Amino acid sequence: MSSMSKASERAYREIRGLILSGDAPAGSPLTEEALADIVGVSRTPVREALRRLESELYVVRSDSQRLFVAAWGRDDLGEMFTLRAMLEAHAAARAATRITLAELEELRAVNARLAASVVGPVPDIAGFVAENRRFHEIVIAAASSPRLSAILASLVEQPVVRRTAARYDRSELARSGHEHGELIQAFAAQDPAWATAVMTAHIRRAFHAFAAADPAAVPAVPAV
Amino acid sequence: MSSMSKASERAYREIRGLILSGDAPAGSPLTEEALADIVGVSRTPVREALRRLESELYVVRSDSQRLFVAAWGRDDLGEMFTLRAMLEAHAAARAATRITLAELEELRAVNARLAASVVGPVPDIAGFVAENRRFHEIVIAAASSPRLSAILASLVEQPVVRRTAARYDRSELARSGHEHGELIQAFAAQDPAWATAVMTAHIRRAFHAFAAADPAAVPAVPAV
DNA sequence: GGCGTTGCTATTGTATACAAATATGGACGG
DNA sequence: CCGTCCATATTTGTATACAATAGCAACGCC
Repeated sequence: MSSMSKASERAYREIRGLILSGDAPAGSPLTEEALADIVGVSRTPVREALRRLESELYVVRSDSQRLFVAAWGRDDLGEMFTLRAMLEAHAAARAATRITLAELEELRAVNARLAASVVGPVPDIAGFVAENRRFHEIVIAAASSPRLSAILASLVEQPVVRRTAARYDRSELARSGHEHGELIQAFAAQDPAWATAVMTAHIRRAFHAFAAADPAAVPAVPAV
Repeated sequence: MSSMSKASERAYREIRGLILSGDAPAGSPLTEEALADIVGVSRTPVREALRRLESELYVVRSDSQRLFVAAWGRDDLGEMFTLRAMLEAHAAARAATRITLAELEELRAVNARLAASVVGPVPDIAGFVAENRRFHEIVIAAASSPRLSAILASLVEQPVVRRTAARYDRSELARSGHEHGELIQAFAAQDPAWATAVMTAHIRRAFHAFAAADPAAVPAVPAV
């Protein structure tokens, strides 16, 4: 997805990192020059990064043009998962009739590795997250809808996925693998309705696992 | 939505205009400098405009970094309407339980003007389109989901709406008004399921009216 | 003392210069 | 005749300088 060049990409990642790590708390102002100093590039790539972060709602723009770290509340998180469930389910439906044998094989391979990452004495969360991400990427690609891909790219918050996975116990992680397996079956059967249902359940379960483990979520913050 | 400043905004509108009018045909290359000359601003705002147009899929980026006018085919159009139907239906569902009395009143007023614009001897298409746009904007705003708003903003192609409306005969235009009326009833009853169904039908009918009247749509173009 | 006004400062917006990367075209060798 | 490689030109990426605009505080006026 990322088409940005070195400095812009670096600025994007670093600024996003500041926000997600909490170093730049919700509601705090962001100035281009300060960020440029931190990242070590000029304002130009910082501006591009900020526009992207704005379009992904990591930052919001005040009445006139000043940027602040966005405050995501519980509701926002729920809405994000709802949209993801809707759109990824749609992606799964499209994929069901469009996926190639090669992609199907890769899904199986990815899911095998994913399953393997949770059988050891201590689950390999990083491995799980990476394979999980890959799995969903393949499904979205198989849907062959550039528009859908673009929307989902800005919706699938990897950090959220990571936090979610970290809160799964081993049986929940394994269950993700089983759900992926059923999705693969739905694809093999080329059954869009089945794929839709499995994907919807998969994501909504992830949401509730997250919400249950993280009851406080992110509190609201004075409006900007 | 538009937060861009004068020159950037102008560049965005003008370049989009070039694309939608066909002056910049699908597949043709876009260079920043040439566009800067045309618009009469420097490359900097042009770059910002292009990034936005890229995120909205008006332009695509080649293997390395050169931009081309995107080619939307029939499938893309169908997918766009499908996504819109899904997401606006979701917006309607949320709006059903969140809309304020004031917003409801405004919807009624807007829809009254919309209905009025098609009763004369010759339908006022421009007026219809404007009120229709406003109607949908209010619904989306009432949904209170910044994320959904952002996604739909880049999905609701006003030009497509305009072309669609231009192909409606009077009875179809009137029918849009009636569907809006039923949506208002669903809101008044605070019934999300009803609102979902009405909105879905409304948009899918628009799609088929468009597809039926425009059988050729846009042909594919050599991949970039 | 409240409140608008003025001037200063901080921040964003735009233009331009330069650097890096990529395509293009022609000479050369096979 | 075809492909390869190099030189050149075109295009994008980044930095910096400058302009415009918005916030802020001190000051004076009523």
